[in-house]
Amino acid sequence: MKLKRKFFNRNTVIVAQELLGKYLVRRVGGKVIATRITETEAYCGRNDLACHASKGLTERTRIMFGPPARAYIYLIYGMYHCLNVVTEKEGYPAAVLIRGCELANGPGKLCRELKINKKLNGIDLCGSKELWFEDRVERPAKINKGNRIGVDYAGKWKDKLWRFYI
DNA sequence: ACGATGATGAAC
DNA sequence: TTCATCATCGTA
Repeated sequence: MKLKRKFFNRNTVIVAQELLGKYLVRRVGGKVIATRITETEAYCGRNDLACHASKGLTERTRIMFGPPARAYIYLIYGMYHCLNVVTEKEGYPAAVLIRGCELANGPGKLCRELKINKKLNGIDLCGSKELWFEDRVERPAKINKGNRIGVDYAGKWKDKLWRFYI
């Protein structure tokens, strides 16, 4: 069953944890790939110095300021893409980074495997036939927590335990 | 430990 | 227009 917008229109830290165990589904051409999400990170608003939206509303970050459940995708280190899903009400810039799944263990590899790139930036993950999230019946897993990766510049925000994995 | 590789935002 | 930085990965 597809996750609805309501699921994403909530506190980002909650959404990041509840996305664990859900399925990311990608259709490219006639092929459908579904893979279970194993690692996420929460990026929470303008005050969070690790969040791109701490720079304010720019061309890049405007997707995060938009309505929940849209894809925020950007190029990182000149060669990899990262997939995020926008959370919280429109106007509040926050998102969950999908860091890993059963098919691939890092955000860059995940996007490479699923053929996710900036062409999908901004799409509605509730209305898309190319990329969406699904809930499948299964036992809830134990959630581990840690610090977010690669954000040592973010002052006190770098120590937030906003990375979740199973 | 480090280089690949290019978009982004801030400074000038 | 230039410059430092970067939510990574593969090779060493």
